[in-house]
Amino acid sequence: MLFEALADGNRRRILDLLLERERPVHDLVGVLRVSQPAVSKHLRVLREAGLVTSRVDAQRRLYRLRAEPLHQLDDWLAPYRATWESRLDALESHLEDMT
Amino acid sequence: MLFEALADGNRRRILDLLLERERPVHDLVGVLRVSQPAVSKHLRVLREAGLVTSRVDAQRRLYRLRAEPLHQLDDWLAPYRATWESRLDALESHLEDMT
DNA sequence: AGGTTATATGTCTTGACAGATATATAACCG
DNA sequence: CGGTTATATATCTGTCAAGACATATAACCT
Repeated sequence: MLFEALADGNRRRILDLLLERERPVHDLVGVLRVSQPAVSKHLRVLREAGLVTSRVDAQRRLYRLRAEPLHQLDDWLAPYRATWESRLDALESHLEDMT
Repeated sequence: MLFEALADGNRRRILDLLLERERPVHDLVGVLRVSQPAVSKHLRVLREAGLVTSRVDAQRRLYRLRAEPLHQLDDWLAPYRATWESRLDALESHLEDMT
């Protein structure tokens, strides 16, 4: 479920926003160009993937990043990282990919 | 396109297989439980994401991993990694996530 | 209580995607 | 050349996901 959760750009955007600080849903709606229900739906996916938690603050729900599941991603990536770290032209390829 | 390419389990499986060594399509078809056209389609997605390259060997096409685009993933992950590395309970959470 | 704000859920539509089958392309072998 | 093998592409189908709109829930405020 992790990779699917990260496949959507709006969801990655949400995570990036939560990286900075905890935020209420309304905040995210303001930034993303989609409806409030759409944001709630994305948050549900992220919650089910364990990537966010929420706490109640009066009428609001404050969402907070939970980065732990990303360990899996890091673990999956590890053997690939090993391949590029072993190559002499790694930096060159990296720069090339960033263009 | 990178995250979308990685969203599918069969495609990640292909990458894992190519991590070991270069392989012809027929090989991948044997391992994955899907039809040859399905594998070709996945390879196309991976190729368009820059994650594989192919070379011709007689009638066969040998596919090889190209890990460079995964740098982007690594870059995206970096700030999140920073958050868990800054936490005392990082190892504990990591182990918990692996269960 | 009634109105407003904040968020979640239900329903529907649309579009994308994964898979299958059928077909096309191309290189090998006899 | 004709047949076989290897791979790609085309077409169709079913499923799923993302979005919108409407509605439900719940806490606040007066």
